[in-house]
Amino acid sequence: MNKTATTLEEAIRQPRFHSEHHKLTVNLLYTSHAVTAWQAHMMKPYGLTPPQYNVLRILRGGHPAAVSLQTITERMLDPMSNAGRIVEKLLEKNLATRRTCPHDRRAAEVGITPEGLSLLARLDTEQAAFEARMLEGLTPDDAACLNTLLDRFRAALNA
Amino acid sequence: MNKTATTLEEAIRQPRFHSEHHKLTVNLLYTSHAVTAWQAHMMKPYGLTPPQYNVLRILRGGHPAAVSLQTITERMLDPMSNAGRIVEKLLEKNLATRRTCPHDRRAAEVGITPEGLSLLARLDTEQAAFEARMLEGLTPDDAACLNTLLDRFRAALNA
DNA sequence: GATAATTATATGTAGCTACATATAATTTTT
DNA sequence: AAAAATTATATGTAGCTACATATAATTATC
Repeated sequence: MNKTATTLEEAIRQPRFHSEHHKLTVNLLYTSHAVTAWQAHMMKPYGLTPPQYNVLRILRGGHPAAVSLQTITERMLDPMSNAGRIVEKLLEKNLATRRTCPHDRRAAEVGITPEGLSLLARLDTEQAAFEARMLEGLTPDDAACLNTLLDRFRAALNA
Repeated sequence: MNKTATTLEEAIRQPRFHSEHHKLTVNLLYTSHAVTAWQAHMMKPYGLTPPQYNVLRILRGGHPAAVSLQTITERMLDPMSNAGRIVEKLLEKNLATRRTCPHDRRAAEVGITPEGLSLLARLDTEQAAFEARMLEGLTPDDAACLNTLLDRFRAALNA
């Protein structure tokens, strides 16, 4: 990673791309890696990984109701990741609770502990600081424009 | 993954985000996962993974000259990935060659085999088909706009 | 009510990322 | 030229993703 590089071409030392569309796929992957790396770095002092943070937020979203693994899977950013194994890590750290659902003994009911809630509260502060920094580089209109274009990009992907 | 979902809100069943900036970080990660999943699916019949494809393209970029592991690392999309281990996989499949550099015996010279070149040629066809489909969803101006905004997003990240 | 189909989760494996640490070759310093 | 610093790569580990397969509980069908 080159911290000072601004354009994609400089960052990965590729002088040109044969189309804006090609550059876009590369740019998207590269930028997303940068975001994940930043998140992981920010969360590390708290002992969380980005997928664990994501699941914890989903648990808080359902709180005080419990959330099944199936529902967690549906709401995760990466639907192929194994929610059960992520939840295990949260259990080890006492950030989540888990029990078999009494009405449907196939299902697991996963909840968030007070420790989980207070950890999230601290991470939210960091996340807000990040968004504030983003605000200086991108206006809300810019962000909205990016969001719309990304939605259309995914639509083209699935077409 | 919900194939029919178009907006991010539907896809991950989150009714709203507290800011466009927050939605943007989530959207970026979600969209990039979708691209990676698509790439992995497309390459699977050829026995390649996305990072292996990325390294193979870097090797072709240097061809006929050999490329050191260090240079590969610099040019990779994900600079933290272990170029040496990716190259090992390519060696096993006879897609790359490798020898110690005679002038600097610390360094490794990695090259691409004819098999690697012809495999890449086939994958390029698939990639082109993908870009053609993208062209119907996004105009070149849209793609250029996205590229510019992503560059500015990364700049804000590093600020 | 027994059989079949479906659903929710669990397990196992290969490959990747992030990161710490190690080793060996080269360059710099003295 | 010997010692120190740097450079290029290797190795080991924890956690994640993708995917195939397994198991157990529930629901549907007959």
